Amino acid sequence: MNEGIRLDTDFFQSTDVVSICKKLIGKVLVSIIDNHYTSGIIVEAEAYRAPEDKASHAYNNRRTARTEVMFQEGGHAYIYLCYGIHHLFNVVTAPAGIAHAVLIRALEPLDGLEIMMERRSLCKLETRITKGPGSLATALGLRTSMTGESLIQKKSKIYMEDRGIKYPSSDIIQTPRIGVGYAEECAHWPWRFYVKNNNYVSATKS
DNA sequence: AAGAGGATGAACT
DNA sequence: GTTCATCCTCTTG
Repeated sequence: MNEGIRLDTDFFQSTDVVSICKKLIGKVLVSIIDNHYTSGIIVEAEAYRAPEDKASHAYNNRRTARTEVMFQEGGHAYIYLCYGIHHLFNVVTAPAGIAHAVLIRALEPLDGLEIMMERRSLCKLETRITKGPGSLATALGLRTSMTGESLIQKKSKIYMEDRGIKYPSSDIIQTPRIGVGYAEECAHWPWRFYVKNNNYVSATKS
C-alpha cells in the first residue's frame, strides 16, 4: 500500500474552494473502515461554495443539524444521504464559519479491490465500482453516520494523501456541475473537474 | 404531524 | 432514454 504524504490541515484552509477542488484531482482518498484498507485516485470532484452558491446545502449560510459540519474548519467529512439511498462524501474546506465543501464524484480504485467489489456486490472488476458519488462511498464503506469525522488526525479512518500522481493540465477538464439544475444562475458555474478519458469518471447526462 | 423532494444508480426497453 | 427504488431532512400547518 504505497504510502504517500498525508494532506494536512493547511491544505484545506484556503477560501478558494474551486482551487482546492482542482488540486484534489490526482490525490488519493483512503478509508480504513471495519479493518479494511481501501483507496482510490480522485478523478472527478465538484466545489460547493456557500453562502452564495444556491446548489449548496448551506446556501445563504443556512445552519441546520445536517449542514452544521460544513461550518467547521476545513478537513472534516460531510457525508449525507441523497434520494434516500446514496451516501455522498464531501470534504469541508476553508476556516471555521465558512461553509465550503468539495464533493468527490469518482475514484480510480487502487487498494482493497476485493473488499470494494464485495461492498458493491460485483463478482468481477467493473468501472462502476467507484463511478459516481454514491458508488464510491459504498465501495469505501463511507456512511452518513461518519459525517463530521476529521481527515486530519493521525488516527483518522478516512484521509487523503499525495502519492505524486500528476496529470497534464490539458487533461483536467472543467465543466458545470451535475444534477444542480435547480440552482438557477449557479447551475452553470464551471466548478466540476475531471480527468480526460478516464474510464471511472461518471457519465454526464446530456 | 405530515408531506415534498433531493449534489443518484441500476435495471429496464 | 425511461423508470423507480427508498428515506432523511426540512418546511409547513
